[in-house]
Amino acid sequence: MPAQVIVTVDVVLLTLKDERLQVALMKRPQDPFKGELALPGGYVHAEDDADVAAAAYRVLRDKMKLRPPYLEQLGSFSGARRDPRGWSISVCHLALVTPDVIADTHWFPADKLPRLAFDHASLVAAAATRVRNKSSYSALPAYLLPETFTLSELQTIYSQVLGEALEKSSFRRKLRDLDFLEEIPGAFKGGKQRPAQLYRLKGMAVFDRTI
Amino acid sequence: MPAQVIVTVDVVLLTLKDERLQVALMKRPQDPFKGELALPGGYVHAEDDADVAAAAYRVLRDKMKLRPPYLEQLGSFSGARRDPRGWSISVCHLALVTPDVIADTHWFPADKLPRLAFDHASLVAAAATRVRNKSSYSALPAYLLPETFTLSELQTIYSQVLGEALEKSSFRRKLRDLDFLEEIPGAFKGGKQRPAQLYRLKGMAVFDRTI
DNA sequence: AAAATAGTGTCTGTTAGACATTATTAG
DNA sequence: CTAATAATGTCTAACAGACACTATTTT
Repeated sequence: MPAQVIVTVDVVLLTLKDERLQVALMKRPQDPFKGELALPGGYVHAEDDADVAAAAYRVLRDKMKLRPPYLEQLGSFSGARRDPRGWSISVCHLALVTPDVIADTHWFPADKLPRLAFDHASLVAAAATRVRNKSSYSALPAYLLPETFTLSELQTIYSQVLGEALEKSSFRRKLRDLDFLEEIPGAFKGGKQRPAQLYRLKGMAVFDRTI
Repeated sequence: MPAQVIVTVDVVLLTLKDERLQVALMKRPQDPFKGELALPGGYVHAEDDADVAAAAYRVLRDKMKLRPPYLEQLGSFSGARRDPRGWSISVCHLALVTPDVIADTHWFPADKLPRLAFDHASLVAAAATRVRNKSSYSALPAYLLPETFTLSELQTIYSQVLGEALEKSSFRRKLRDLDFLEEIPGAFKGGKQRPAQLYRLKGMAVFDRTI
């Protein structure tokens, strides 16, 4: 039998707030790193969790009181030195939510992090990179919006995630080609001017190029 | 303290043989699944392994007597039912080698697998998908060739991995744009006709779109 | 009508694929 | 010379970015 390994999950919960990607961080209530900022995470519970994704959902439910519309596995971070308690492996997950989910969540800009516990700064960096890459060929950013949205809102989100201006015409052409949106018949969002058609995501809108 | 979790690594070791992706499989010498075919893998050794990638390299060294020129983490597969010994997590890795590494390795077509132990069929499928996706925008297939190769050889490998014919002119244009090859001055591979310039991979030739 | 935003159309420079041509070796 | 493969050049159809234009609402 091999020596004991600590098995945890961590979640990089991201949203778009003030035009930038922001990550949910919590003050650790106990050692190690008591009082420091860290990702929501915890031990895998072999008795309760069907798999590591289920453990990630449980952590978010217990610690953040939410169930994100999008969650995927990012990868595993492991080694002897990342946790003072011993050799550990953290299966890191990436989750996306709208910024209004719970008012009392503490959000921090993913690109200007404070000092974090463990190797959590690396996990956030990896997650932000993944979101940006995947956004260029998928519907991922739509999960940063409510279930229904206008094309203009979606374009704003995309350009904020990608950090570049997008051309309206070619953006819409691309959306039409990729074909992961469906029009909601008769539903419009009336601004102060001409109301805009509302859309929602079709069934499987995020293909995985990785697994 | 949480209940015990079994922590292992598995490696999907792939090569290109007979014009198709093939995976290295071994007969399991002991229970569970004694005698059945499985991926090379094993427990993580907290005492020896710096991280899970190191564990994967160790497994390949011990069980296959090789060190692959390419290895990356694919993802973690977990749950209560995938291993009869209990709740387990396997951090799956993907490795590429030339087909001639060791003669006594048993290769099986990745798309026409025999019955495999555990959930290893899923891991092989995930790895094959990843290789094919990543090949469309990276130098990955070059690791299926020796260190030096001609552009024609590389094109053959790419078209076999991607499963489609490739146009010579645009293939070479793409290689020039992506800029991950370097010409080896004065080195040629003389076929029966005009000899071809030899190339090798530049420094970092595989960018990761995922992590 | 003016203002503002939604949505569509058109033009053009770039590029990927198809194909042709030239280059260099062996026999 | 011919055969065979390497390497480069050219032509064209498709596409993405830039921009203009039309459409629909509020005031």
